[in-house]
Amino acid sequence: MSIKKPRGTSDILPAEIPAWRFVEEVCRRQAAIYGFSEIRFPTFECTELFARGVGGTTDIVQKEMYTFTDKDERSMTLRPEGTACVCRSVVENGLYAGALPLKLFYLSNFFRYEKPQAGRTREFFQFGCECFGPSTPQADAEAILLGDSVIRGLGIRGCVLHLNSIGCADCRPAYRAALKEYFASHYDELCDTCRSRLETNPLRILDCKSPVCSAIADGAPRTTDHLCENCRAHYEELKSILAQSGVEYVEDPRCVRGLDYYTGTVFEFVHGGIGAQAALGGGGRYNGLIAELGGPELPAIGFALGLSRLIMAMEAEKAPLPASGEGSLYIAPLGGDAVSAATLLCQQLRTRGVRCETDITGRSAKAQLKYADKSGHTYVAVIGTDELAAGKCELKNLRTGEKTGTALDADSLAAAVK
RNA sequence: GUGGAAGUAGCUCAGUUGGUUAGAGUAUCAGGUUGUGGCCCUGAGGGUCGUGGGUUCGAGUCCCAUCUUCCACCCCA
Repeated sequence: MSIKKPRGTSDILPAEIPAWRFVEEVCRRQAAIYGFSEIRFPTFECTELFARGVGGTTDIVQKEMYTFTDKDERSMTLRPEGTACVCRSVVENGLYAGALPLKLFYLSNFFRYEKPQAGRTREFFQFGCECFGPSTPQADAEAILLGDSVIRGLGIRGCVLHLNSIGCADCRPAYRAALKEYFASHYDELCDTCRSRLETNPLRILDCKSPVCSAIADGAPRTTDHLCENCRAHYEELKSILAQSGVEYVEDPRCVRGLDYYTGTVFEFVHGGIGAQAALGGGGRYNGLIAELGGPELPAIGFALGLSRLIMAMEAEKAPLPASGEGSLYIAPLGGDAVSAATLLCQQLRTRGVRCETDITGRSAKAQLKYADKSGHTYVAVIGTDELAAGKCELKNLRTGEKTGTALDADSLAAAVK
């Protein structure tokens, strides 16, 4: 019986690598352009980091974490998301004492024990950005613009930015109370999960997908009507910066977010062509998290994009990948002396930086030509006793079929292939 | 965690009310052409029919369980 990969994981095969490389390159390039530096953190952390950072009422902490006990009886957890990890590192390494704003990004894999579905796996990859220091709407706008530039840089057009503000520590309690009162008056109609949310996290009832709860939520008090003066002004300013920057958005009072650490601005990049898991990414402000993890009061905003969802959106829109453009050569020797000559020539071309292969199987010319074509080479040179004697060969372009004569030495071939 | 659909060759799939040695296309390899890929022709290799039970004289086919995949709920990137 063969061994299979764990449920909800995926192999990224050679044919898919160009798309992944392209997405990663665009993420890194845009992050650099916006002044973000890369950070890397452990694959597993102390379980308490997520229990405190992500929040005990979230589904992530309650039922989706890969938690295990190590040999010292300490509880460890495979990272289910990045923001808590980055914050821990910022606090532990005192990065907040350096220049502010502190702008960090990561490209990492994360783990959640969920039921696999289109756009959702148990191991997944995110590009995340976090900006620490400023609490200004300009910082929010910068984060959103960075996310938007990555999505657009990939050629994805059909993505809509959903925007909302869920209020700060000052105004959220009052809003929470208003929501609780409203939903309590509809208690008998709510679904079971929403009844329990009423106590734990009434905000989450707002994006319940059940038709009944959804209809009730339509009449619920809106976050944006209950914002304090600071939050309201902040939200208005953010909207005006986005409008000025040419970023289209829709205000979505139902956009709340499932992680406990969010305060104020929240947003999501939603795409219609990738199935039910429609968010390419999302994020928001989390001004209390650094302090919660033992650091100073340090405002922050961040977001993350799902890499496989970005690729799915590109595929749905048939967004093209950039062409490589580098020429390459396959040398097909025909037995005897030609094999050792081809091996030497191949090595000389490789030291000149040319992608080059020759036969290592001993098979026929026909089979070699077939391989050269299928493995993506642009040129092929067949070398037998005639070519060796003459010191010349024909270079065949596998795309066009045209042949050109070339001297049989590494410099000439390298020049011709480039 | 809940629900729906599906698992037969590397891939895409046929397979009759349950009946001999499970097929096709495609891909791979070889030959037709000791020296020029894509088209054509011929041949070869490749299967515990997801797994385990059950019913039966007999199971790819029917029943149960289980695993996996896909889709949705939930949740999130």
